Amino acid sequence: MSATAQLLNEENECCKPARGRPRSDAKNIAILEAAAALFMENGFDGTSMDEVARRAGVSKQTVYSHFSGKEQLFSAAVHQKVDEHFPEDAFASIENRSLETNLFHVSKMYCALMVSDDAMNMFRLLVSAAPKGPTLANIFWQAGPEEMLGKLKSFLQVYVDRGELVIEDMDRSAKQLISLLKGSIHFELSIGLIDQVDEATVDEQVKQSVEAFLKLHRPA
Amino acid sequence: MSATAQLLNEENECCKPARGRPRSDAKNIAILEAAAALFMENGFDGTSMDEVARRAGVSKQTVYSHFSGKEQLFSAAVHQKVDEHFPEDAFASIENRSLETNLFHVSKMYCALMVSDDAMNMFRLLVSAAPKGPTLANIFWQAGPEEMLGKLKSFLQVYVDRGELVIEDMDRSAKQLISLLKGSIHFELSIGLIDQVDEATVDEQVKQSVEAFLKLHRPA
DNA sequence: TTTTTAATGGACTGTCAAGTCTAGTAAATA
DNA sequence: TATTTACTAGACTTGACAGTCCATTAAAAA
Repeated sequence: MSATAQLLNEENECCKPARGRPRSDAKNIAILEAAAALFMENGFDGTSMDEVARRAGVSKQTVYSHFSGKEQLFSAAVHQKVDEHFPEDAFASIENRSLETNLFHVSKMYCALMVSDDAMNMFRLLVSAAPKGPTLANIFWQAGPEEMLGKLKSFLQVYVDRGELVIEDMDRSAKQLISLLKGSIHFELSIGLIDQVDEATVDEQVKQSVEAFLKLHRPA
Repeated sequence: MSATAQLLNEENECCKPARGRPRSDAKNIAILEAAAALFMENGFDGTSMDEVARRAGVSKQTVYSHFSGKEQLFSAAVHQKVDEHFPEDAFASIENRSLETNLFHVSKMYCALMVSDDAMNMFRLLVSAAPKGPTLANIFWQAGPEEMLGKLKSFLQVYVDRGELVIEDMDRSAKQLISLLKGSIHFELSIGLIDQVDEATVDEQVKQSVEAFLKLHRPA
């Protein structure tokens, strides 16, 4: 279920003819997209409701008619971004190649996603929203990292079943792989020590991580 | 050289009798400490100059007399915190025990430092300051993580020299160990998914990381 | 057509905070 | 003592922004 639709009409039980003019879905979406973009770019405090209204091409009052306040709008915008980025089943198109090749491929996708502009902006956004409570973090965690972790585990399990990998504690090992993939790149991007990362660096990081992971889990 | 002293008197060449009443060092320090505490707790936007003045027990004008504005105060406060936290030579008191024991010990200190309240607050602070440019990140990086990385490398080198560890690329391996130690804990703390972590969890994380590291680098 | 609700746009309130100004007081040097 | 600078207390200016109000217009249902 789309988080957007969920927030739009809270008492949407079944039948809803309503009396007057209905709320415009297009405007709702426009507001949400404007808000998401601005929040991602400027953070919570750095984004004003007037700005959101202007960018959405909508009056301020309409924003407040669709969303009860800045915090709810923020929450809906995070939903929006998460929904937008994690439906893609990244593990679908695995070719029938060797363990090494596929693991590298999957790891690289993983790493590229983690250090992408969108993911980093989302991360910074969540960090700045952390004082407001764990709700948003939970939404994000479940729709993002946890989902991806599950897929990664399934992927690895295939090779365990084939006897090509030995993994005692799947959860631990999958998390370790992710930690290795993040390396110092994610940290450096987070604090703005570097503001982008070239593909060669990512490739090197991925290669070293996969190398280590295989050394840890290849059957003797 | 203390970063505080460095910022205090910019044209401090040699002789400086000065004419009237000298600026109070005590007040300077009080302002800096108040600012550091408030910034760490509430972030840049969440901290007002009036609040800093009140907490420092000083008038607002005095704050502006010691520091030219909010941003410079912020910068000085980060210096202050970094100086405060990283002079301790954490590797000094290594007893003459086994590799496993010492590695666990050092790793645990490392991990505990990284997930400490102060470090997490500093990290969040730097993330929120990232849009203001890489200057602060650089200051922090050099005084913090890079310093610690160097010490960790020296520690590991001892065991390489003894033949108890095999490490081809010291930089890579040290960074990998740190990544493993961070695990998912640091990430979860960052976004406020969890707001504290008990020692047992840290211990488990450290144990697993050390285990993996040793498996990767023990001589065959 | 009448009713009802959505939407506009702009004015408005209240709040908060950065930074300045001023008049007076305290502490140092000459 | 006279001068110079630090410091205080608080008023003040300026600007930004969340949220509200209102008169008017648009679009849908009855």
